[in-house]
Amino acid sequence: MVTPKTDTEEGKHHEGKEDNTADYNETVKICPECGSKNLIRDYGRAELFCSQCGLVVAENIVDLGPEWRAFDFEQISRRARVGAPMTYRIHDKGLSTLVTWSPTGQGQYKLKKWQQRTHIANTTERSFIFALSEIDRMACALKLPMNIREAASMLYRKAMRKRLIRGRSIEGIATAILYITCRQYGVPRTLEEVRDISRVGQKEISRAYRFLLRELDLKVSPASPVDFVPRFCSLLDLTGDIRSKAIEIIKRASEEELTNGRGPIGIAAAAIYIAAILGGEHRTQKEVSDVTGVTEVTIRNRYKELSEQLDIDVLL
DNA sequence: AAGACGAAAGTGGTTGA
DNA sequence: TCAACAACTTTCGTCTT
Repeated sequence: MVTPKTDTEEGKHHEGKEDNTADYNETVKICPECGSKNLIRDYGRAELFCSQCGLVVAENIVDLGPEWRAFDFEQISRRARVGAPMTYRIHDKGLSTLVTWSPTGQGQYKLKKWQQRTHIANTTERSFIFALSEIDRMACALKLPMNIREAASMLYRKAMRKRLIRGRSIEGIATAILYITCRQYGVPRTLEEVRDISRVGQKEISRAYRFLLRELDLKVSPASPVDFVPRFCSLLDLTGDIRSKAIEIIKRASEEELTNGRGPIGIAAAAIYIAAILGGEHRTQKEVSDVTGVTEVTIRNRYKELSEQLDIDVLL
C-alpha cells in the first residue's frame, strides 16, 4: 500500500504555504471534540467528520490526488526516484517498466515484443487485470476514495494467493471484495447499491461474500447505522446539523438497545427522517425511502419505535 | 392530490434440530 | 435438509393535510 499520509516533519516544513484545509485533513487523525479515532470522510459533502459526535473536522477536503507530495528538492528525489508511486491497483504492483516503441532502437523493439508476450502471459494474469479494472470501475461508480480501492485490490491479491478465485466468478469475488472493504473502512454501501453497479446478481455477491469471510478468516462487524448517515444526508441535501441530530438519535437508540436485530439502514433512515423534521428540513418518507432503499413502511415502523421509546415528539 | 398510516399477506435469509 | 422465525417488502384501503 502507498505510504500513509502522516509525515510529521513534512507538516512542520511547509506550514501555511499550501492550502491548509487539505493539510489539516491529512494530519488530523483524532476528533478534537471527543477524541474518537473514527473519522469519516464524506466525499459527497467534501467533509471529514467524526462518526462518534458528528463534529465536522475539516471541510473542502480534496483527497484522491497523488499519494505523496514533495515540498523541496530533496523530498522530490527521495520520493520520486522509483518513478510512479507503487500501487496495488496495477496488476504487477506498478513495478514494471513499459518500454515504448522507438524508431531508432532495434533492440528496444525486440524488448517490447518480449514484454508484450510475457507481460500478460497466462490467463490468471489476465483475469487478475480484469478483476482490478472491475474493482476500479465499481469503486469509481460508487465514488469510493482511493484508499479503499487500494485496500480492495490488496485483498483481491490476497484471495488470489490463497487460490480462492479459481473456479469462481471473478465478477462475484471482485464485487464481494469491494463490499467487504467498504464495510471495513466504515463507509458501507448497501448491498443494493453494490449490486446495481456490479455485473452479477445479489445472490452471487452474497455467496462470494460469505465464502471470502470464511476462507480469509475476516471478521466484519455488522454495519453501524451511523456509517450510513452522512451519505444519506448528503443525498437528501440535508445540512450537517441534521446529520448530527440523526447520529445523536442513533446513539441514544443503541444505548436503549432499540437497534438490536434491526437492519442498520432502516434505523439510519428513520433517524434521518426524524432529525429532518425536528430540524425544520422535512423530507417525505418517500424521499428518504428512495435514497436509502428501505420502504416507507419500514421507515414508519422504525420511526414509531424510536420516537416513542426515546420520547421524541415529532410534530409535522 | 399528496403524504402519512397501518393491516395483512408475501419474500428471502438465518438458525437450529 | 427442512421447518420455524424475525425482519423486511408489497400491496392496498383509509385517514389527514
